[in-house]
Amino acid sequence: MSTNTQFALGVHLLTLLATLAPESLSSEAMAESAMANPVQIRRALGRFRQAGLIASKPGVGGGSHLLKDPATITLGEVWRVVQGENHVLGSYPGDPDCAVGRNIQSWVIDVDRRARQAIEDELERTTIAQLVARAHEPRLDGIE
Amino acid sequence: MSTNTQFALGVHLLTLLATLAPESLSSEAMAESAMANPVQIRRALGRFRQAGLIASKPGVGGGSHLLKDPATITLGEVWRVVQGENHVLGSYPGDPDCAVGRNIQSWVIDVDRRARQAIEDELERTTIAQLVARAHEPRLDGIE
DNA sequence: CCATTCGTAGCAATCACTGTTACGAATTGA
DNA sequence: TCAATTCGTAACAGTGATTGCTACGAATGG
Repeated sequence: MSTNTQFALGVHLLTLLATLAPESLSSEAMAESAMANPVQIRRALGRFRQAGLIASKPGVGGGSHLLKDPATITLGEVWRVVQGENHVLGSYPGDPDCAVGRNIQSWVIDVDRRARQAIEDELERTTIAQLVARAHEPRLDGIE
Repeated sequence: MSTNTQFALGVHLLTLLATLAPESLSSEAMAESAMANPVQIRRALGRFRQAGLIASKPGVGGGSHLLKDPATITLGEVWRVVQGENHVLGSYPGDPDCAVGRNIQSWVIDVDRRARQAIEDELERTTIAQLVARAHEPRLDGIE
């Protein structure tokens, strides 16, 4: 199972909000910045709102704003929100009747849990604040 | 991007072959064991053949067999074969015009590389031979 | 009361993965 | 040489997840 564009989109949005904090930003403006449509933006924001990272306000001058210090928001947290309960290494369609299949499945689940932990540990090492700081020293060389 | 059932299926197949080594096994038999159809099995085997892990032989009494000692095949290697060039954390549809987007994309790619390395390091710690050994001491308790 | 913005539902479009059939190629054995 | 078996791969439909878009009700502020 996969994250598709959700992780990168989430990082983008939170970095935007962190840059403008404590100002609010409308989903319309974020959609333009992220080259996506406002509904997808709101869907993504919904997860982060539910996770307590942001708050939103309707009406004139409304929008979303961060609830936490960007220095305390790690990419691991973003990833957890986006990943949910999805398996990192994919699922297994094996049948419960076959003893071999059941064993393999059991071990794959175990390995999956360790892989998830390994990813989280790595992503915990970067914060949104770091990305904000580095966004102001653009890499001249493009990717890589 | 994701691995779906490919990783678990690959582990299943290699464990099967390791158990029967140095005998060969037909894709038909593997399909029955893995509860999948033979074509999907052959598609999966194709990747491992290309990676030099197995060899296949057509004709009567044909099938596939391992080329390496199961003790030297790590789950990290299986995962690399299955994962290919796919991103671990998903892709990013950002536009190359936006400076912010380009920066985020660059950093996400960087983080993705580190996450991939973290997964590989974790999966390197388990070998097919270990799974074979443990398959003979079935867990009585099902999953978890 | 009205304009703005959010939240969410609903629906079509796209994409990846899966399941199946089909056909040619290679190997074995009679 | 011929038949049977098995592989490798192409082609196509079916399924499920993600995405793009429109629409509508709800909340806020002027």
